[in-house]
Amino acid sequence: MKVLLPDGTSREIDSALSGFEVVNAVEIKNKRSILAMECNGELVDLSRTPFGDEVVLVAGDSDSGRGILRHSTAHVLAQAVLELWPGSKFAIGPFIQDGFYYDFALVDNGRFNDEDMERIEAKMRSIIKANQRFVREELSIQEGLDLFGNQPFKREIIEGVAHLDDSEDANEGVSDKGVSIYRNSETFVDLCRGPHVPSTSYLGSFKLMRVAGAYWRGDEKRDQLQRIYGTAWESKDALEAYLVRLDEAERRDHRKLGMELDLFHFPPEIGGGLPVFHPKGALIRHLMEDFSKKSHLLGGYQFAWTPHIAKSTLFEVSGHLEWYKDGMYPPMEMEGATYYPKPMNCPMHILIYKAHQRSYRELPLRLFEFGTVYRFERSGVLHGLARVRGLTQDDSHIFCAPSQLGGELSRLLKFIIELLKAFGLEDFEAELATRPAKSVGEDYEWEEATNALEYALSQSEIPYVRAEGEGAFYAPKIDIHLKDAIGRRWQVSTLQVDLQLPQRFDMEFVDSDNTRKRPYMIHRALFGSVERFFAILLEHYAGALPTWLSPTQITVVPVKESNHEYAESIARALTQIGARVVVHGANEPLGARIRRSKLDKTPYILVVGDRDVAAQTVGVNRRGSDKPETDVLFSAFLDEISGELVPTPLVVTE
RNA sequence: GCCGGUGUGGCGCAGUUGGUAGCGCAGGCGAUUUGUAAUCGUCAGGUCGUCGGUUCGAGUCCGACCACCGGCUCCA
Repeated sequence: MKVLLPDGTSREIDSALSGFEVVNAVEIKNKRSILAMECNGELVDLSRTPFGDEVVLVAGDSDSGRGILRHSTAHVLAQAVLELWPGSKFAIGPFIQDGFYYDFALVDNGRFNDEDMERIEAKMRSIIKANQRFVREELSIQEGLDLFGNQPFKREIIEGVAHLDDSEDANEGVSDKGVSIYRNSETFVDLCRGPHVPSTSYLGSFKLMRVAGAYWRGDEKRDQLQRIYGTAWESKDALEAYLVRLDEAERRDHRKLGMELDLFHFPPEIGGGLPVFHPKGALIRHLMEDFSKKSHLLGGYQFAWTPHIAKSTLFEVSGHLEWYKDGMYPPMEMEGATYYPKPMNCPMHILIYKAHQRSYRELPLRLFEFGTVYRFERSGVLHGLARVRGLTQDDSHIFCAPSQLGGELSRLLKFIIELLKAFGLEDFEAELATRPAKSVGEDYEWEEATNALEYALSQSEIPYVRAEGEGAFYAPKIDIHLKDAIGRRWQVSTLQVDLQLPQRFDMEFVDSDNTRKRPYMIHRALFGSVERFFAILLEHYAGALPTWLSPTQITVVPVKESNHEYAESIARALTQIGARVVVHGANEPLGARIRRSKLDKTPYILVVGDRDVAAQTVGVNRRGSDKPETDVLFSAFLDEISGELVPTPLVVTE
């Protein structure tokens, strides 16, 4: 039998009655690092007899190893809670990215609070110290139902056996053959597919993170359970590294940076989810929008401009009132008509299309607008600039002849990626979201639109996955996700092929054969929303935006008063080549002035003193470097930075 | 919207068992004129998220609401 070790090497052994025997039969430095094994692609407990041709030993520092120890830690969490809160019901406790959770219902609708976390953690540690074995048993469905007689959630999972397509149930240890359970002690048993670590002493590098409400089965009409989140790792060091990673993410939090860098805030006087941009933040927005506008002109778009409110009839025709009334701001009555703040720009762009008769010669017609829309987001979902109630979309609607759809989509995908790259982002992934259960239109229309999107994706270099049923009610869509500097995924761009609105608005164009035809319509936003994209950029760059997006690009710092004149002349020369420059006069010690600029994340700080005045040089402090470069010829510095003050114009290929 | 948490001068925080608020940074003023991440002094600034209640007395206790944070659900 072949045994594959975590270090990638393999050994041959005769036979083994259990995974433990396999581990003992091969040389491994730390035998307790092996948590489980993989036989025929299936993860199983070490206590079981290995099967198949090859046994892969799974260590705690692998992805599947961490999954196992997180899952086992979740079991210990459940055991602790059931001991501390007798009579409570437990639901599911899977491992997730970086950790695990477990859902509970306490007696009399009880709640956990933060102090409870400490008690639970202490109890968990005593369970771990007790070195309880995870003992697997297999039962029939009926035996399972009997065993969990007073655990309604477990019973529901077991009864869910009827529809086995539910993967959640499979995870929890139910199959059509029966159920598997794990006993850690006389008193605690959980329904579970496994595998688990051999015993609780294999665990320990964990931390309970927070408590939250979570709906049973993710359904807000059902019970809300008490969910406890935790994280668990193979070692104290790995746990520590994870906590450091969380700190790093917190350091990059755009809400924090927005305050520190004086970019924006959310005045309670205005209302939740409604940001104001301060001068520096507004300048960054302007730079983003300006670059986007110029790129769109190069890309063959035409600008549009539309109002913020419209009569209810417009949104009746578009279907928004029927589909999204709850998500729209409430109406205003005026002169006998009912007006709504617009939740989307598309109906208004359609009206521009319909302003006169359109010829095939005008297509594709690409209308672009930074359109501010208002959406009534539920209070609990607001999240800094990433989720607001008033947002500005870099919105465009492309109207084309059916025959142009494919070409237009390919062109668009290229345009999106080029634009996002210009902001220093890379590493993209796409999701193709198909028809949801609740939607409008004919199957063949959806099929045609979805196929067009998929074809464009297949022609592009962007990797993609299908997200079945995740489309909008009127259209399938492609969502572009990107990975930021610390590996987090963000959804940004979206593009949708809509065959419904052109019908609803009875749009048409006159084709070359003098017949009237219905145009196709593509909705697309590349930033998604300016606010959200702003947040993503801030977090990606940890506030240190590229020079072209930095509010202040260069600070000139004269060493003393007598160098002031030279500093001003330097600043004038820089301003002339388009730089945003600030001179920080000698009213404070040099170190203090440099520190201020560094905290502001200014890309360049130029220190000028007597030596520089004499030799026409500057001392250059680059952001990110702690060593200044002294006696740099100013003319050389000018040459160097002239290229990065403004973004490189987009190259648009047809 | 639901669950848990938080809410003290612009920002970050301290305020013991209820006895009418402190610190640092930022800001104003004055001095200092500085060669690479915090010069010194001084002044000003808060009805302690809002409203109501308990109390002789509330930042401290109770209730409602608002905002924010972490989740759940949602995200055209």
